[in-house]
Amino acid sequence: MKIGELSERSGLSRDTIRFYEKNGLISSSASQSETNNYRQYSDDVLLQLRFVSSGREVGISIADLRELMKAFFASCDPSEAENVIVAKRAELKTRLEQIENVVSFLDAALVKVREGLGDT
Amino acid sequence: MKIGELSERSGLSRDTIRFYEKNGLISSSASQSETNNYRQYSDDVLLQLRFVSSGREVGISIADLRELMKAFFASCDPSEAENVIVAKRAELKTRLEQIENVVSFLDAALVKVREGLGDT
DNA sequence: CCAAACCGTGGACCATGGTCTATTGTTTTG
DNA sequence: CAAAACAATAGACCATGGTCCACGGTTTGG
Repeated sequence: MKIGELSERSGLSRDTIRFYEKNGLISSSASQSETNNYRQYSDDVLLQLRFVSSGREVGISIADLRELMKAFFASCDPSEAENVIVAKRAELKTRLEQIENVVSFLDAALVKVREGLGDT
Repeated sequence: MKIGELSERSGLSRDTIRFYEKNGLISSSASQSETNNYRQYSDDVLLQLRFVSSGREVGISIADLRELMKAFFASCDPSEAENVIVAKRAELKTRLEQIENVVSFLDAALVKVREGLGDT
């Protein structure tokens, strides 16, 4: 598919897709036509973009996502790939704990706010 | 305490502390001396900074943190404060789910990578 | 056929969240 | 008392992660 369709199906703008490609998060095959140089994307790229989106949403940097994508796909060294993935997984686990802490803090704050509210 | 001590105790740089203050995340009392205009911070600010740091680490924006700090402290309208906190809490809960999804994805990826590794 | 819609590239532009650098004034301490 | 350490302000600077724009080529639908 061409970038327009990929954009539509992934929910990312054409610009963002090109930006991700330039940064090595995805890649396109060479154009099918001889007369243009339109990017051509396989269906797999759609799945990859979904992962990238999720990753971005939870705050994984472009640089780290590039490492991860490389680990998933083009890695010639599986044990290196494993390391990358394990490391990022651990990082996310830590992040989970941190968020839980903040949530607890907010819960405590809520209790106080409600107390201050009087007889509710 | 003065900014140097606060910096030391909070682990944030002086610049960052001034930046946070300028952005309304914390505030200092007027200087005690007549001859200087050094910021003077109460111990409470240290706690506030700890929360701000945690918040930043989990990706809460400066703008949102400002709202939260306002809700915790200077809010004259407790029900408004409650709304702010409840909303952010919900957002973090969503974030938790998203991260869990990404972790699951990484787990699945690990399985595949290890399969590819052969007889381990 | 030709206009609209699409694609490519390069570079400017933007917000966010700091960080660094002068420059100047204040305090502390040996 | 003088130097070192600390503080203030303003503004430049930086990385990240896009977003937008201008310009020119290609494709497609009526």
